[in-house]
Amino acid sequence: MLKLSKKTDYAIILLCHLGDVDAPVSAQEIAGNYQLPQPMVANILKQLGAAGLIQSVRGQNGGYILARNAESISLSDIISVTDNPFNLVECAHDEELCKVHQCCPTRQPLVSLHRSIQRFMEDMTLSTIISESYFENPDAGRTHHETTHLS
Amino acid sequence: MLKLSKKTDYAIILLCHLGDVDAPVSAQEIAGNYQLPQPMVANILKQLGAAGLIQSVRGQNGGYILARNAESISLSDIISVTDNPFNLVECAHDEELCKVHQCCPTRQPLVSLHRSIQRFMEDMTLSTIISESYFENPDAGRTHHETTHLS
DNA sequence: TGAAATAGTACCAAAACAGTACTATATTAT
DNA sequence: ATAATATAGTACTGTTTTGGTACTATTTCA
Repeated sequence: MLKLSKKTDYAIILLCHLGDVDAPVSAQEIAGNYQLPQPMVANILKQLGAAGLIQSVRGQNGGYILARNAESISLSDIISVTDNPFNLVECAHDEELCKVHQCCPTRQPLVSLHRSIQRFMEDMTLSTIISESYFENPDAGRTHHETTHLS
Repeated sequence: MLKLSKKTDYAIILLCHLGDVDAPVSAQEIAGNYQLPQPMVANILKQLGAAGLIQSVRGQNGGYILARNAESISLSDIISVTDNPFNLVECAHDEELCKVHQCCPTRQPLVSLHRSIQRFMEDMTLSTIISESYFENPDAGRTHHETTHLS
């Protein structure tokens, strides 16, 4: 349906939080802070850890910290972990077909779209996300639904 | 999973075909031509017809033709029919949350991505798609998997 | 009047998604 | 030591979406 999964959505939130704190933060802490389901958060953090984006600190007072600095983590990196590597059109659908018939006309233009999205996601780093979110939301207590609404 | 549905993928193929022919083309004809499941194709054409992108000609020798010229049909139009209107992040996920807590940090940057994709899809018209596909594939009989690969 | 086409739905199986649960292990505070 | 609090790893499940089919009705042409 051409939308991000909740997992990815959550992952970005989690990483933004980690990018903002120095000490290790636990799954429980984050889940509580953002009202997200704790087991879900824990699982995503495990995945992000396994993928090397964050580092775990086990034991009491443990938690997670960013494994690299926020500049070097891109949206593309995140999505690769939580949503599989991005593929707008799995050209699988005509790998077979192409051999038999004329190539389907979608390929070239959709590849363009794919690349443009891909580039955007690579350029969009965690630090960018964090700073933009701060810009939009300097006051944590206020709501601002009016400002930005999707289609 | 951030990828186009088969329905959309098919729809683009169908429309490209219609954009290339003047006489009405039947569902069966297209399905046969591209080796796509006939009932699927028929259903998509019905949807595209109901949405006003194509016009139907009933009866024997009937079929479909474009309802508008290919310049005025955008990728965004197509996706709206076959994939619902595009929404990268259904900000539903935090409509509630935002009221209670600090706004989640994902909103602003993801809205940027959303808009950039949206614009791309609006600018990408059917005629562009057709001409680009011709550029890549002047000879219908040849394969060229080597040229463009995703991811 | 029969063949070939669309119109409009309703239906179904398989896959993906969102979320939960459980067992094992590590670390720290007491 | 040991209890408490973490992560590690993985398996499971209910719901939704997707991909695809089927059926009945209607229109048009030969």
